[in-house]
This record gives sequence, structure tokens and C-alpha cells, in this order.
Amino acid sequence: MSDKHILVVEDESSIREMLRFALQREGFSVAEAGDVASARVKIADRRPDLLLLDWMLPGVSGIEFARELKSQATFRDIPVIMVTARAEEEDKVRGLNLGCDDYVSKPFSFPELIARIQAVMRRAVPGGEEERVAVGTLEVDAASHRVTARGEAVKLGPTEYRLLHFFVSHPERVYTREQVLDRVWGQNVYVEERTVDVHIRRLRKALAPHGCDAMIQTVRGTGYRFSEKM
Amino acid sequence: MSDKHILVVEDESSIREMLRFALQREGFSVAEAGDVASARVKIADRRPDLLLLDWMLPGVSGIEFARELKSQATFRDIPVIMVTARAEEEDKVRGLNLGCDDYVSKPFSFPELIARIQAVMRRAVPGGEEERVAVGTLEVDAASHRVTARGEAVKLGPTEYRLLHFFVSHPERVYTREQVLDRVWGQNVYVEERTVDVHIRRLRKALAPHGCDAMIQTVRGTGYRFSEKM
DNA sequence: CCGTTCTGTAAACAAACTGTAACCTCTTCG
DNA sequence: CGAAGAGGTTACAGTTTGTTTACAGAACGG
Repeated sequence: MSDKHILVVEDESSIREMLRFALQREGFSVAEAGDVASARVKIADRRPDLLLLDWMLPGVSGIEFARELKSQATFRDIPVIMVTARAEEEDKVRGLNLGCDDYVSKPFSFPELIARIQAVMRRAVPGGEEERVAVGTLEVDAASHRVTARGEAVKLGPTEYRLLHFFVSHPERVYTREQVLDRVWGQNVYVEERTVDVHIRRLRKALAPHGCDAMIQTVRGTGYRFSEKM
Repeated sequence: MSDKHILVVEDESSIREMLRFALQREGFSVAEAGDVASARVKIADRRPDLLLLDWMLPGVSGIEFARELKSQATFRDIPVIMVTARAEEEDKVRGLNLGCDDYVSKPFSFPELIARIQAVMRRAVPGGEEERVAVGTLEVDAASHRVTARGEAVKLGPTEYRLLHFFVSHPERVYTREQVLDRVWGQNVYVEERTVDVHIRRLRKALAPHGCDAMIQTVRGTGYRFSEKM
């Protein structure tokens, strides 16, 4: 559980330092930012394993920043814990539904914060991503970000790629549209469920020339399943 | 997102009722238990999709109960949200580290609670029940949502699938049409009893090519029974 | 800065599932 | 035997659910 990197985005420097201190004592490596602009720089500088994000920030608000990150494929996977004042209940709920992985309320206890951080991190990489996965003649190579069917290259958009990668890594199992959204788009990102259908369609279309489109199977009333057996 | 079943385990009846009210308004089906002993009974009676567990309980504590459940393969997958008083910080942390999926602190806001419940449920695997059940050559795999007889795939509609899954999970026992409606269609659903006959017919028809149709047996004057012996 | 690619939504379309009613068949028992 | 009751079958119309296409805006790559 060591050498995990956490970026704390909080405008009040006293709180920021307190957090840094507590997190470092816990064995985390910590970076700080006082506003969104410098947070962007820090993220580019070193990709954090988790973001502790204050709700209220000067200029761009925390929620906007969170959404910005979740909309970028590169940063979507960074878990975000929102820090809010007790009074902002309403917003907190919206936060949970808009891409944050968890949130804590000020004033918070450190043990609670640490526990939530660890819970979120534990959740972050369920079943460790393989470098290379394959089902039947379909191969997804995460290292080179390449997909091949019967040896032929398959051209996919970013979302289709992640969708396929998810399915190939988890074959023989049904997933509801909601779960697919959670696992492929990111937790709590608000996107219409129907959107999954459309991307499934795009993926099937791309796989069809290689005869693999039947591997993505519709389970009526539930969702979709990826399977070698057709 | 409907007909999800939640079991509330909480010794103080006022809080329990408040929770029941709030959860039911949200569309959940709710069961209550005042202590661990009766919680065990309720779980056996109807497997909940989520457990709302008070930390402090008379007799066996919530944490012990949670650990007990997490150690049993059958119940491991039921998500648990712990409910704790603000003062019990220490324990909360231990809770999160011991298999609970989340926790909320009293006093909590309902929007927060609902948001957490939905977040946890979204994360959970579908089909709650056993991953895989079988009677004779007939297998129902809940994970992949697939049915096989003698290894051959059986094509079923959603209702037939649920019906068969129910029967395979409860073989050698008669059920009246009413009971079947309750368990397969869900409680408080108004459907004609004869509808069960029709779906039984559809199920038998789908199983006939595999020679399994005789496993669904009519018990004249009572209902139906599923049995390996034909 | 402009064209290209990619995304998410909406709407039209198609397929399948559902519950009910009506009609049949079989069993039971006076 | 024959009527009544119970279950089996079938047909069908409405509804749900999934597929496909089109499109506008955002992101991206020169």
C-alpha cells in the first residue's frame, strides 16, 4: 500500500498542510495545489493515484474540474474524493452522481479520510489490468493499444477500444448497461444508458468484417455479455 | 432499478422505521431486523440485495455479523453499508477495512444515504443469488446468464429464465401459483395466476428439445414442482 | 484556425416478450 | 356416463426492449 501519490487541491493553505502532514505520515507521497490551474500542471507533472479535491475553489470550482478530468480518457481513471463543507449536502449528492468516487465532509476525521482513501484505491483497480488479453481469435494488447482479430488489425475509436478491452478481460459474464458505464466510462459519470447500445453497435460494426461481431451478445432484459461461443 | 430488496438491521425501532419509510419511498423493498439473530432468519428467508447494518447491536455486534457474512461464500457478495454514530470513528475505519462496502454516520442525510446505496448497488454484481446452480444435466449460470442442458445451450426469454432459475434453486418442492408469482414476478405484482401456466408451458417447450421438460412437474390441485427424477 | 474524428442523444424502426382470454383436453367423481 | 374442475395450448395485441441511423457539438491534430 506504499508509494501511492496523492494530489491535494485545496485553496486554504492551513488545511492543505494539515492534509499533507496526515497523508505523509500514512506513507503517501503528496503534492499540493491551491487552485485548478496549478492542479492541472501538477497532474501533468506526475499522475496521482488519487485526487483529494476541495469543492469550493477560487475560479474553476471543484466539480467543474472533476468533470473536466472525467471527460478526458487519460485522466478518467484517477479516483477523485471530494471534500465539502457540511452545509453543502445538496451538492455532495450531485457530486457522487457526477463522477466522484467518494466524498468527505468538513470537518472530517483523519481516520475516516484515510479509510475512504484506502477503500477507493482498493476499488480502483479491480482484477488488475492485464497487458494482453485474448478471447478466441480476438486479441487486445494494452501495451501497444492494439486490437487484432485472426491477426488482422481492427480499427477502433477510444471508447470502443476501452469497451472491448473491458469485455475481453471479463468474458462469459453479463453486465448491465449501468455496470458497463461504471466500468468503462468511469464511476458515477452521468451518461444516458442508451449510449452503451450505440457504442456496442459501433464495436460490432468494427468487428463484423473479422467475423467477431457475434461475440458481443445481447442478453435481453439484462445487458450484454462477451463470449467466445457464438 | 426497481424491486431491489434491502434489509435494515438496527435495534432502535424508531430509526428503523424512519429508514424503512425513506427507502420504500425510494422504491426499494425493505425488511427489518432488530438484532443479528432475526437478521439471519430474514436473510435466509429472502436474500437482500443490500444490508444496512447498525454498528451497535445488542448481543452480536454489527461488525462481527458483517465478518460472519463475508466469510460465507453464499453471502459474501451481499454489499454491506455500516451505520455508525459519529463518536465511533475508530471502529468505522476498521469496518471499512473488514469488508464493508461503505458506511454512513449518524446523523446522516437521506439524500446522502440514498446516493451511497445506489453507488454501492451499481458496483455490485447482478443476479445476487448463487452464481451457478444445477439439477441433473440442467445448469443455470447466473454470472453469464446462460442455461445449458447436457451441455447444449437453451434459449429462454427473461421471464422463463427467472422462472427456471427459481425452480432449479428450489428443487423437490411444490409451489403454488401464488408462491411462484411472489418469488419470480415479485411481491405486490398483480398478475393473473393462470399466467404462470403459460410461462410454465413456454419453459417446457424450450426444454423439450433437450429432454428436460419432464423435470417441471404438475401437482394437480396445488401447483408445480421441479425435480430431477422424471 | 479549420477540417476530421469522436461522442452522446434522440428518434424512427424492428424484434421479442408479456399477459389475457378463449378454447381444448384430461381427470375426477357423483 | 357426463358434468365440473383443473390444467394445457394457442393466438394476439400491447408493450418493452434493443437496433440502427442521423446529427450537433466537443475534442483533436495538423
